[in-house]
Amino acid sequence: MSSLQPVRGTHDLLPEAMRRHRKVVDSSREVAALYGFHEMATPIFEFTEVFKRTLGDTSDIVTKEMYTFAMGSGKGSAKDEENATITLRPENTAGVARAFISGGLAQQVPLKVFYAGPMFRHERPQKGRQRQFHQIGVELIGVPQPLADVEVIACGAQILEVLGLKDAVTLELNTLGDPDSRAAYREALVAYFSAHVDALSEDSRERLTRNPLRILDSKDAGDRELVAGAPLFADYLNSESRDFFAEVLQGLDNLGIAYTLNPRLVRGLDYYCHTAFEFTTDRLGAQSAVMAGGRYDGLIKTMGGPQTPGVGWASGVERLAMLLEADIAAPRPIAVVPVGEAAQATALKVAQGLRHAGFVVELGYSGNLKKRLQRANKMNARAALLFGDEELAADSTTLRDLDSGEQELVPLNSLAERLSRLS
RNA sequence: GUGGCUGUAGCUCAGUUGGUUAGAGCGCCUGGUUGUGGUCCAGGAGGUCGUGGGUUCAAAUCCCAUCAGCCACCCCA
Repeated sequence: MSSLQPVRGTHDLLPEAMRRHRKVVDSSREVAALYGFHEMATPIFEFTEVFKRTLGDTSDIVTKEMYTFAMGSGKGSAKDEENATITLRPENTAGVARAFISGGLAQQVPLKVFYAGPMFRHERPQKGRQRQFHQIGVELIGVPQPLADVEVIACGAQILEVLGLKDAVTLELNTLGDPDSRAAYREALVAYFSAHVDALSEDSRERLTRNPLRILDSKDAGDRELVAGAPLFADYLNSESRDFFAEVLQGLDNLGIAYTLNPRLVRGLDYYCHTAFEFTTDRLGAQSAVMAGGRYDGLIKTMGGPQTPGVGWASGVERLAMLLEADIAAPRPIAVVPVGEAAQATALKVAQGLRHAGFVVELGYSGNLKKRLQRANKMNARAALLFGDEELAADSTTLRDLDSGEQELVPLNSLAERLSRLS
């Protein structure tokens, strides 16, 4: 291994990739703001307990994907804190919930937040799956009504639409019911699959004890045959759960948001209930989910806070960025080009003045006129401003339109106005 | 974590049954213009053949290990 390679599963965001990344994040932030979500940030690491308690001890994330470190300085401090372990956040809902409790935000419900930032999971990398990746997400905390689910989903749908991905994704929906319904269904499933345990795949036998709902989502052919005859969740939903889901669907219908019901859509994380949804795509191989979330009414109480309902989603920035059609163009600068020593000072001052006027200006650092124009061309400059003896004497600059090749002498006092007329 | 495929120049890739100084296109640099970019022409630089071992007179080529990427599973954004 070369120490000059990035750590496995991490990657640099070079300027071109960063522009795509920024487009995803900036567009999402703007749309989320339209729905009244306020951006906040939590630390990228938390006490390990924060994730263990909320994600469930049996989830894959907790059992094998967390980056956990000893927090102590190694100097044998006796303080409890020094003996604790900390974990790089594998997702951000737990962090927001923790902040909600420790920051006394319970006074401010409904709380609507947007976040964006890096997450860390120790998984085997693939395309669209890194060990450090980035998520955007929203959380709407404190609203028990299904209207909250509708707005959260609508916000996500609008973000995807703004990014031009409406046709690339499908909204899949399911309900996990309230805790009573879920428990009853789980019991029925375990009973059913236990009776057919010999026919189950090895993975699914494991799921039977850890997370039986997951069997419904199995890709194993034999499992699928069994699943076809398995009890249906719909038969175990109590009326409250059924009504709740119906209202969510009604809200989406009302907004004209298309969805597909997927009774096999389940959640890996324990804290979800009622609405579960995923925006999926068929363009990213096995990494089909680009935005996923649901309702988590039990999460905050589980963490030790007051009973507070919540609903939200998270979305993978790299996955969305990969789906963007075209490259994002960098802004086209104006190139300021001094010809000869005498023009240096003037060129620098004009460049600075234009920047204060809001123009993107590049000042070549060295080279003759030809060299500098070559560089201006390479950076896709819209125009070049030439400063030589003639121009200095006339208190003007030669404006060269680099698209048309046409030149004109422009007095400095009307330069900004002239440049603003360039297309 | 499991199984499979791949790794040659900055990028995309050739490289014959193991056989001299490992090639192409694009990109990069210089010149064709001491105040004019792109196109064109001429020339040039750039490679520990992922890394480390092994087999052989000889390894980019065969073998082993390792690292990384990709694909599928697991799981997930």
